[in-house]
Amino acid sequence: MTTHRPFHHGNLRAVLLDQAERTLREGGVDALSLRELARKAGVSHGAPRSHFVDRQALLDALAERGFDRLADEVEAAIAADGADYKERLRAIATSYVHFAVTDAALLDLMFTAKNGDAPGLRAASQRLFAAVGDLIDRGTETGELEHHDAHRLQMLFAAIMQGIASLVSSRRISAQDGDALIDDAISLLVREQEQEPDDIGRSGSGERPRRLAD
Amino acid sequence: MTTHRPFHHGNLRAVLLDQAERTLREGGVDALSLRELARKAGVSHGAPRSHFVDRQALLDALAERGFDRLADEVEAAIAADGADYKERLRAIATSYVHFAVTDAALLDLMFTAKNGDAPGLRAASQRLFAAVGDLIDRGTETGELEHHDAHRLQMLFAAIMQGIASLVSSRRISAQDGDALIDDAISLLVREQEQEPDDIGRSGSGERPRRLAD
DNA sequence: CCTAGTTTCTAGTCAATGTCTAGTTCGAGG
DNA sequence: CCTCGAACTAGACATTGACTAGAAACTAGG
Repeated sequence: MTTHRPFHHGNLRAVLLDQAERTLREGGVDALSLRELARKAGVSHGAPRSHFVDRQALLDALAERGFDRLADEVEAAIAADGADYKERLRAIATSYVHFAVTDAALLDLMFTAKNGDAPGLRAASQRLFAAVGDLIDRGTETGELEHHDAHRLQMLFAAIMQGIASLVSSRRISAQDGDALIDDAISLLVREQEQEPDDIGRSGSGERPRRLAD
Repeated sequence: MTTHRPFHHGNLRAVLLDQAERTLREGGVDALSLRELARKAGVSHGAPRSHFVDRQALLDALAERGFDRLADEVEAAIAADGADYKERLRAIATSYVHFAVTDAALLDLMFTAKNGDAPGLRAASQRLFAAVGDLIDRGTETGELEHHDAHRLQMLFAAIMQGIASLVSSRRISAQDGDALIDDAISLLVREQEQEPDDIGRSGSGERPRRLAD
């Protein structure tokens, strides 16, 4: 067995991040300590510094990872076929809120006021919002969504998800209330399709939305 | 001048909180240190402990204060007369987002995952949501809002505000985008009143909502 | 007025942490 | 083989949160 500690860990950065994610989930941000992580990884207390200049750099990396993971889930939910548009929206929102429940502290980290400086973090978050935005765009193009302004609709949807996630994450409302709110929000946004079949094909041109204010 | 330090500060708790709020606004949560606050207040490093058992207790107190202040603003916006319902909603949402911009770190503190335990904090936050809820209720009663479920509409509105505030606070979207989103959201929620005058009086009974999906 | 009790504050101490520096080990490329 | 840089060790330092014992000041009851 090569159980002897090699000088070079070789995998330290990933190990630290994995452990940090677990600690974050169990004990919150305050439970995160570079030295403690080093101890658990079996390296000296200064070792993490080779991979994270700062404690903040670790937190940024965790947030970036969070965005990546969430973006993955959202993209998967979008790609899932065999589901109608409304179901797909609900799938996104649900995975979003689920993420907020199981990784509340991480979500806090992702949307805390003090970051936004790290370049990688911005990129990762933009990937998430781009994915959401694409689905919204697809909806406006097929006429399933009202569109006064596609970009603003993207932001509105993102804001609603983030809001529900935030309230659930801070335990201001329960998880099932969160689910109910998702349904309400989607019902509010998605044009009801009790219209005649040919009415669907008719949309897509730049007509005036039907039920949204101006 | 009674400039001599009395042994008893007499006002320490309030002074600490004020200074903490300022520090929070300028440097974020990480800049908050009990010892530093004590120094600035001219007391010994152990003095704050008489008023806050914990650093977390200070953060909780700050969050509670934040909820109180925000609730005050919201209640004021509601009480303002001479404004129609839609304007009043917009006033609330705007003060909410404004709060998120000027006190981003404080908002984080208010909606972080790890609190919710402190009793005073819960009470203060419930005061805020009660205020918002009242206005929503008023809207459903006069028929200006669709109402499948008043309580869920309250939560939905709260979630939307919180979501916009969160995105603005984390600088994911700009402040003017936030304003635009407020308008969009309100337009989405408020029933357009291009209906005939007598149509307004007709609402209020338990009729089926018109444009919301069941 | 005086005195006992309680709150507020002081001062000293301790372990833990983030950060810095100098030096060591390892691996890859010339 | 040699050199150079990245990864890691080990020691140090200042700062912080938390705990303790005790002094100072306010409060209330006699």
